[in-house]
Amino acid sequence: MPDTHPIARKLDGRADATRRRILEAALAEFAEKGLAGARVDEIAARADANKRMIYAYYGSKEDLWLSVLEQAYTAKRDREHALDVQALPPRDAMAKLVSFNLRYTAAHPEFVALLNDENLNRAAHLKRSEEVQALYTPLLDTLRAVLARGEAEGAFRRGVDPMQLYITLVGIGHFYVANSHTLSTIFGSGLTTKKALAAREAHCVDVVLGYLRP
Amino acid sequence: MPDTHPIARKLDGRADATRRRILEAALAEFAEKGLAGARVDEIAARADANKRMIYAYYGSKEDLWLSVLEQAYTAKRDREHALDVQALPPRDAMAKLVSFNLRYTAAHPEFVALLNDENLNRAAHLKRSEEVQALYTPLLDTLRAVLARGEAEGAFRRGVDPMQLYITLVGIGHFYVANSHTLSTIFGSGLTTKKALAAREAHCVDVVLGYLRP
Amino acid sequence: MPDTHPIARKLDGRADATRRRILEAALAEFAEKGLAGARVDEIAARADANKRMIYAYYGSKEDLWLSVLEQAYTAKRDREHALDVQALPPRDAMAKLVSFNLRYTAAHPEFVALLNDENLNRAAHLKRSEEVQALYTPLLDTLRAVLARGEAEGAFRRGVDPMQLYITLVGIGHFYVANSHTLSTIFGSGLTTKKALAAREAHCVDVVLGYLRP
Amino acid sequence: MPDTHPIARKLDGRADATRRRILEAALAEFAEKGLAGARVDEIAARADANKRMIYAYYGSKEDLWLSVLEQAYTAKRDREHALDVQALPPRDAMAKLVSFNLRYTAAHPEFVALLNDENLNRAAHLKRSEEVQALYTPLLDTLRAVLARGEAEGAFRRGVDPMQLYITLVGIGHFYVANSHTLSTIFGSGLTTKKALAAREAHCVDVVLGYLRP
DNA sequence: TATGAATGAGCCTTCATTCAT
DNA sequence: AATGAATGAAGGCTCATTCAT
Repeated sequence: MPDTHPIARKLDGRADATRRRILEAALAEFAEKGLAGARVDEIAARADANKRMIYAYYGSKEDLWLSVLEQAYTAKRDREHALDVQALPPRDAMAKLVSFNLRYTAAHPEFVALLNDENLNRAAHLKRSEEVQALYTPLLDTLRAVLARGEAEGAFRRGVDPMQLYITLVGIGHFYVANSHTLSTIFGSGLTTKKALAAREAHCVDVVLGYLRP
Repeated sequence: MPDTHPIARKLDGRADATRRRILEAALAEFAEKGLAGARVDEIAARADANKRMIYAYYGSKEDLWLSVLEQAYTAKRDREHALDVQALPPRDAMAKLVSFNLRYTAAHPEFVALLNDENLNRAAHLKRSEEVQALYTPLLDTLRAVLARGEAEGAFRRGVDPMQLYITLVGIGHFYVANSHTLSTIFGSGLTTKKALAAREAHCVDVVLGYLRP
Repeated sequence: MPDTHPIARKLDGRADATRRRILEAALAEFAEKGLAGARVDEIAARADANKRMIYAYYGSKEDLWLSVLEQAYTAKRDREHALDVQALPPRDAMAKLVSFNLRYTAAHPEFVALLNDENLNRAAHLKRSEEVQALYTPLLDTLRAVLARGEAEGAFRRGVDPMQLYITLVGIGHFYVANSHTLSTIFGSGLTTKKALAAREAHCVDVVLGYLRP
Repeated sequence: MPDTHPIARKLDGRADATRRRILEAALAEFAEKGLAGARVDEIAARADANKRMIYAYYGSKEDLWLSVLEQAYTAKRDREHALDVQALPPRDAMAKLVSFNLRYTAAHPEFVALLNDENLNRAAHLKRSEEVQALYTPLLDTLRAVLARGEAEGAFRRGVDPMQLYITLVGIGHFYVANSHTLSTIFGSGLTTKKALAAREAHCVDVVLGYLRP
């Protein structure tokens, strides 16, 4: 939809491309080293951009961190929303939510890393975000609806708190992925192979559906 | 000069006290700021010790980190072992394990912080530890025995993998505590009040026992 | 293409306006922050001009500084010349010069700031200016003539060096204004109120005329 | 007076020496380039000290600036106080104050430079100093006493404001020295030769004593 | 003429680590 | 065993200046 002036488009395009490259580079660097360990120089190098541009576009390292965080949250929620679990029978819906969360977490270790570091900092940055805070209300509504349908059908037990359940279904996957390195050290095996992940997925679905039985 | 000589002992005593103060100070500092964010100066100040002593006793900041980590793991495993769940009926044993893990995690956010940061670094330090790696074999044995007893009694379903279950029962508590700041931001409520923790504990026990039903 | 061509003139007109806005903005910025402290970005913003224009018109930050300096000197000398003290009786002429200098200095703190900073740099830029160096010869001639008239009338003492006197009459006002902030800190009072300035003016006239008495 | 332990003395001595070298180096660098133009690296190099020490001892570049400023003020006031003008006849006392101020200013261009830059910053740092603010009360008292003696003897005119006079007697010297570079550029001659300074000194004494005549 | 994007050098500050006593 | 002083290598951030359109 080229309704803007061609030159303006080209200029805008270049700036936007730089912004995007910086954001992607920052995501990678932050995920690898954390907020404190990440280096602005390194982000600039990865983005193939001048360091100065980071400050021009994002203000500071911490503001960049928040932008990365917001983008990561939004990306996950978009995907979760696209599952459209409302269209599925309750048990299938629940299984899909569990599976999705484990797979997404496994496929996005950078999201896990960001969350961990942000929690280390007591969510100091996320608290300033207006964007993220509004992201989860619809999700809880969805989960509540699925639980209600399941109860009505007799497929689920009664009295399940949707927030507790959501934290559980995310947590059982997240913890496995987030701590896979220490867990591998302790339990002495590759927990992140495709096979191991499939096994974990099956277990997680089992746990949640097993628990939800009436 | 036998090292049990009274004078040597006295000296050792003073040295040990310094070592211990440093370790405690390091635990606090690392838990608050992470490995990259922690400051050696600050650790020395908290320990009321000279910075040089840290290097004399622990070699480097990273080695100190590993010592702290080992001590944290050992402390938790000691407490977990002292539960003596073997003496309890299977369902009680399992409930106790779940409860303990949640409560311990909630009471020791520094342990959570250490784990998160160590995983961010791909367990680079823990891998060098011989101490910790041997710590968990007996735990898995215990869990396996409880599961077996439960199966034999008809109290538990069959075919449960003890490692998966252990990761799950730790994870549902750990994730809640570790991410309480971001979760509070998102779900907008105090998740770490006494009441909230009791509710979470009940939910976690419910999930595990519900899942284990035959 | 003669440069008086109407179209060229129009273009020049726009360009001149930009040049002028830049010069004014630079004067303000330089006066507030000094040469080293001033920011080219800020000058461009104040001038509502593109930064590139500064370089197109003035070459560099330092060249811009010199242009500002020259303009400030010229402005003051123009006003001083317009006093036309030659037309006054000697004592009135002298009083007027003293008053003018104090008032002008007080009304133009930016001139003071420029001078101070330029002196900090050992007049490195002003030395390159051909414009300014020719500015003061007529002034000294004027002062010399006033002194001669005063001597002849018996109103002034003999043997007064016009340059020394000029430096004195400028200095007693300039120092007061230039150092008003530190002086206020030390002497603990507002030295820049209208009333305080009037008192200083009276004192300065008193000093010069008192000194010049035969 | 070796009443402290020799080792302690040596240690203290080393640290103090470093502190002092930093202060001296900072004075030189600040005087040459101003606060904004001065480079911390350069100060460290001049002091033959590690840059880190500057921050250990003085906190920040701006705090160092204040320390330098305070030391410069104190040094001048100490010298001025040592003149003991109270012991001289009024006209001699006044002449001595004028001479001292001109000579001191000429011999300490760094003091002039500091003052100018501090005024450019609206005395932002000096305002925080408790030390300097108390320095000038005794001076004004002294000047007031000299004026009173002079009036009583019939040597001085009546009604002279001591603060105005002090600012004048300092200003006529200070302005000459502070602006010697631009003045030299304009008036085209070496104003800082020994001979020129002597001539200026005579002029300044003439002006003040001439003004003070009854 | 004018502009938005980009650059590279450099600045203030901090930190883990070592030296000298 | 313990300490205060010192160090060198970055790290986050800024700035005057230039490029491309």
